[in-house]
Amino acid sequence: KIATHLQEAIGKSAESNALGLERVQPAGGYVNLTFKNDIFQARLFKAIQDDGAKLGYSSSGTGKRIVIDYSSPNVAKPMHVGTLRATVIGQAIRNIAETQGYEVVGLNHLGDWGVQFGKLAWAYRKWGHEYDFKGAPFQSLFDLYVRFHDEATKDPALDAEGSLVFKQLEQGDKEIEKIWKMFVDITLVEDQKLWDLLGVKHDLVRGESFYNDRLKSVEDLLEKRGLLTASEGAMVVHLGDDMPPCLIRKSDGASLYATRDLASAIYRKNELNADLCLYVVGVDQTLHFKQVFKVLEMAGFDWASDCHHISFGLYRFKDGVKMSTRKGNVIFLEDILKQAIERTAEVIAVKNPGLSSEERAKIAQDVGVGAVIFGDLVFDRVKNVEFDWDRILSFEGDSGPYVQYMHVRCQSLLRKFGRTPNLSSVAPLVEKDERELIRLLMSYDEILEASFRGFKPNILAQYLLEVCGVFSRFYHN
RNA sequence: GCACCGGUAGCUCAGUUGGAUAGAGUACUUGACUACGAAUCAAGUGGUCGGAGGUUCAAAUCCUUCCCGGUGCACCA
Repeated sequence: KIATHLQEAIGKSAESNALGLERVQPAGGYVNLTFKNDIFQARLFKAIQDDGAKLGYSSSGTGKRIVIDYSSPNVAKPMHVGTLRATVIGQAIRNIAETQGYEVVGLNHLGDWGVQFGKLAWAYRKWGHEYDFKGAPFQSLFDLYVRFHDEATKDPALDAEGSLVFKQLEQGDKEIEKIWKMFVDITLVEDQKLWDLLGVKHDLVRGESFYNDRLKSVEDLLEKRGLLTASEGAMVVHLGDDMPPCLIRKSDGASLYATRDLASAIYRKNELNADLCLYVVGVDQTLHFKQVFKVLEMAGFDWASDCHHISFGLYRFKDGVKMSTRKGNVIFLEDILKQAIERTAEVIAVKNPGLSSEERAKIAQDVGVGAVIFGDLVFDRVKNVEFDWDRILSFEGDSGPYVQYMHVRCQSLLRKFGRTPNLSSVAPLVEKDERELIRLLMSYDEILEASFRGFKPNILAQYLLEVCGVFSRFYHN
């Protein structure tokens, strides 16, 4: 029934675009859906489930499956340098895991639920017409977000209005839900631009709202296991002396961050069939994940030990100030990438003035973005990163452009050679540099494995720098 | 206060899970573009691996303790 319905929808191009669907294939008792992109999956899947169908995320792989969570920031908030780390490190671990035979599901645990969306919806209905939501939807959304917070500091009554609208949203008010969905879509379209630029790809968007109707069963389960206790009006799980209790339900009855993450973990295990769950989230969330994993363990899930918090250090300014969207001292990812590309274009204009403007733009993008990504991956992820334009945009020495430069040199050599090298007739290795280079190249598999084992992309990045250095010596001698 | 994470060259950082004389980049000093592309290479200066004990044939790495920095510690996510 669903397949027929979807196939009809796909026939009408307008509707097909809205669904993001490319193909519908009934297969026995199942229906295979192929999507053009991830954006609309979550919503459509939800609709299908409401229709009573069971949903599985499957593929043809035979290896073990890892679900990696590397999320974008909240709806209506622009990506900043901090979110750069989660996505870039997550994508790198994903790529490395795939070399180890794992099948990977990249998950975007989008922050799409909470009182702030009531506030935003309220602001949209009040001031929305003053903004250009058609021409610059995301900018308008963010401006609205900032404006609401400004006005709310002057008039605290607005916060109450926002909370009221959120309550209506929670109760299923269709009109507000429509506005909320629009916010989500606007944000995902905006985020997608930067993911494309960074080469970051998610398989599924599972926002916090996805778990709304699963929270009750989490509570029931904890209740059944006898873990839930009332404390100061709230419901908590006590975890022992070395950790504060984990809050499951607020005294006003609302659920919390941890409740959602519990539901999410169970979903990843049971429905996405994860053998390993990785959460690529900042180090400031360490206690939270320790608590969530502990609750899972106490609830009798032996797979709790397969859940890992892949923490990373935070960006901070030179004076040690932490970045914060609210305080406005934050640097947007878009600006960093833009600056990196611009600076690269300037370097190219000086070093290689003969290039056409298209070639220059292409190379500036590859090199500029590569520099930012490599700069983020080359150091141990647990360390804090001091934000410094000069460091991030430095293209000399141990950097992404250095690795790219050496790659280009190799390609150039092969091109000039003009033939496919005969790998079966290997000349004796006499030079010291030759032997060292070959030895190093032969340790590649070992390095990949070590990099995966510690979930440390920097092991691979450091190795690449070493290979480039040794190759360069060999190449010049 | 308690817990967790960091401290390695002037600066930014590696050090593959205990192994040989602790390594890169950057900065500074010098040299190499008429021969495979100088976003490069070569050479030099620069270290009591935060301090002190301990385990070991062997410690930047493990243990104890102290100092400094960061993060977190119940109804935000």
